[in-house]
Amino acid sequence: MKHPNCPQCPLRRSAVFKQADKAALSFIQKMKTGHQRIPAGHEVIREGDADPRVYTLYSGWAFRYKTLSDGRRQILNFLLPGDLIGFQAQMFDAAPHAVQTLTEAELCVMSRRSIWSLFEASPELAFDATWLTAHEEGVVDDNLLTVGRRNATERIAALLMYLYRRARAIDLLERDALALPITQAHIADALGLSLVHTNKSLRRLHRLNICHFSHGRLVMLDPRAMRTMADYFDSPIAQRPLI
Amino acid sequence: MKHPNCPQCPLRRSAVFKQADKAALSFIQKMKTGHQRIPAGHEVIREGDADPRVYTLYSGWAFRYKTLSDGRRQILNFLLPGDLIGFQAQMFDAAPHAVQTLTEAELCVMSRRSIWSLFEASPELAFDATWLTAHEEGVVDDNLLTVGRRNATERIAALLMYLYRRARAIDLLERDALALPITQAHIADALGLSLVHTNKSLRRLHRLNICHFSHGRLVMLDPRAMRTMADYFDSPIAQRPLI
DNA sequence: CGGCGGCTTGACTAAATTCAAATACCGTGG
DNA sequence: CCACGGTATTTGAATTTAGTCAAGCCGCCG
Repeated sequence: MKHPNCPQCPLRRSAVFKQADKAALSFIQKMKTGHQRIPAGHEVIREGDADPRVYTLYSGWAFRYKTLSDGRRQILNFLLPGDLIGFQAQMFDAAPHAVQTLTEAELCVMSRRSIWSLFEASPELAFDATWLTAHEEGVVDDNLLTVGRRNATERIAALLMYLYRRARAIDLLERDALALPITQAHIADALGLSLVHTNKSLRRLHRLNICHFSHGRLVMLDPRAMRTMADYFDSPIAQRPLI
Repeated sequence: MKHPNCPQCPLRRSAVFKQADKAALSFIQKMKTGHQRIPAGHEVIREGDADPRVYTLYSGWAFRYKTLSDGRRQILNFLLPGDLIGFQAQMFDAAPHAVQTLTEAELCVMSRRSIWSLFEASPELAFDATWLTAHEEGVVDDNLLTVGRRNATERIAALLMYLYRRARAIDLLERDALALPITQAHIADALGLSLVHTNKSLRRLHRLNICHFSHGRLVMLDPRAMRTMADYFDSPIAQRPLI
């Protein structure tokens, strides 16, 4: 597939992404070796993969997850356009988690050695990559707080709030609704809940006119109640680097 | 307090830590601006602290945590000698989590701008710092899997197994026992359980002759059963950088 | 000795899971 | 257009797990 033109990348038009200077852009361009289209529901990285590639999600949704040997699955985080995929994995012997697409997705593929060259050639970009790693860690910290200390309804409110804000930041809203390409099973697996209980809690949020999610559409009916319910702190979404 | 001598640091004698070359060592030495001793049970970093410092834990135990506004606390991870403290926080506006000591602890204090200088001056050390960040993220991923998808006994087994292995890696065992400076309340807060239920599960593990933890002493009675119970994967502990 | 923090236990309650079954939605092929 | 099959959602009931409340105990320190 044709190489994308990084300096012209439409993602960069979004205000969430930090401006990159000429040098950085040309370096990023050099790191990219291809562009890949993956259908919905496919694995981008398998748990345990040796030497997996590094990608940037260009379009579509995906998620990171881990499984226990008896099949129980825990979703660690959801991935949206602009997210780096497989960067942590590249630093170790094998991928510590799997990544699967939720929708058809386009990926920018990085050359295998680009990680190291990043550190050698560009302190700024190395810093950016580290920033993204630290940021991802922060998100998982938040999720751990959610799963460990919030009850079912609070968990759902916190997760939906988070996804809503992330999607809004990259202009993925249509009016007041959001097309969330996930099922209730994904919500359950992200929050450490059973599918049935997830459904019941979701219905409760709907009954209370707080939010409505079904068939992949999320509508925030009462954002304020949502925030209260989730004990959600509005850390202003920082500008993030795009590599 | 007297500056420590990094090249002679006794921590570096442990086989878990990667060899650092002369240049790296001297740079690390330059970054260190002091050495600090903190009593047990004190906060090193408070949630929300603006511009917190970066430290390396030199001796003692600590833990990272977050709280909800009504006081519910979630421990994110435990910190042992060699761990970086506050590195992620330094990259953002404010510390996203707090850090508290479990024992008296000694900290190597880094100069405030050292993070950035690291990236500028030494690709190797920058890579190491990123590696540590990515590694920490991996641990939180594991914890999220534990809290989200394991039941109470499995959670406890997984946590104790993890702490045991970490402590062993830096030669903190005394015979087959480990001095774990935590209370059952810490275990509960790390695993998203109530104190009472934690106690009951711990007693069950003891009754089954799998492990025994009380008064800060952990004895592994049946490591194999422990592993099975926790569905624990023995990823060989990699050599890690020490900054 | 008294007090305090941490551990232990039992009884009760609440939350979440499991099981089971019905219903709605969506794309395919007749 | 409708029937069909598969996936996703919804609901109720029974069960299990974990949380809450309350009290007693243990060990240590002043």
